[in-house]
Amino acid sequence: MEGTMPELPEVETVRAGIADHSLGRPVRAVRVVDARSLRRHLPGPAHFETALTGRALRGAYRRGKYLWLTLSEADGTLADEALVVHLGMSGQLLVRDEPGGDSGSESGSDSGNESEARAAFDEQPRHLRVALELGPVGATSVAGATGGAASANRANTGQRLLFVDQRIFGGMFLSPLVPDVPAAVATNKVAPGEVPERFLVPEAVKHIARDPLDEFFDPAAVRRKFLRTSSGIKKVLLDQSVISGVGNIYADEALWRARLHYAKPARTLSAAQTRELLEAVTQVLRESLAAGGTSFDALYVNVLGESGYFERSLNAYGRAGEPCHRCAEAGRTTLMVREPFQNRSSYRCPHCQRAPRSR
DNA sequence: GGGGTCCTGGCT
DNA sequence: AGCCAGGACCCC
Repeated sequence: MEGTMPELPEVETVRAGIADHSLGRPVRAVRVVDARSLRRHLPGPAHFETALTGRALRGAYRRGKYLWLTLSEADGTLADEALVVHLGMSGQLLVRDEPGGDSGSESGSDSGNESEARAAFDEQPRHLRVALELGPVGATSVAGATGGAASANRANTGQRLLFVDQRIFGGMFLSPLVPDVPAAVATNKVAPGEVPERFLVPEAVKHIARDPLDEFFDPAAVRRKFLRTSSGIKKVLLDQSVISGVGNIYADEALWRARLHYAKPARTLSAAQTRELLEAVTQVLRESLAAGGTSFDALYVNVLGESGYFERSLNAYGRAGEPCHRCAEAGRTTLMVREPFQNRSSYRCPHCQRAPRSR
């Protein structure tokens, strides 16, 4: 099975990897291989190229499954727009270092290895859609670079940041940064003109709620939204403006853990049920981030965003016809069922997750 | 609450 | 040859 879906944990791994390896690097050139991946960049691919070229990667941020890179102008100031990346369901970001620099302790300048490294660097992966040619760290003045620069030993050579996407549900685009100061700190009066970079968000991402791993995640706000809707709980869990970072797989896992049926109206969840559900979501995401935690370092020359999927121990998703783990624990055999839901699949235990009483 | 659209390739 | 998955966003 090729191409696992990038979920929040994969996107976070990619974010951290770029933060470690690519910040501070100027964009020397942009190669648009397939303009469909820039569908959401309304000014068009040519504008995307020229707008990005000459700016440097500055900071790497994430909200839910959206990733964005802030940019430095040539004079080191923060650019007023950021590069937004969404991996969709088959996207990857691959980072490749240009060979030739002082590669750390490597002494033998074996020309065979050198040309192999060059070939690997030049190889064009299948489904490559956009390539960013990055220069060495600090090749132009990027005095304002924040958030950790690229690892020192590789920082002297160029690098390629490749956007690969088989199904083109993902994409890249530029979006203006707007302030989004969490309510919890808003009272500490952030000066209007001087909003810290971490409280800026691309306009296109502003409607996305903070995810459960975000330090400013607001469970009370989620609860309020639950109470205001008539939708079933799974639909609400998948609504990125209510709570972000939860896809079809983790929704089923969290609902299984919280013993809730996907069609139970969100507003009928008790406060305790809501708390348990949000705890389940948080746990699922956190465990997956830890388990899928193949480090960016191990992967970044090859494949990113493909970590750990098979390792994940799933209790619900994809387990139709298999015994419910919790029922088995209780000495009971209940077979998990698959049901169509919003043109896709829902998996649940018919015993633990009973249908809500119809009204 | 429902449905459609984007897209590819693996499956029947 | 046709179906279908999936995230985000669109419309009614």
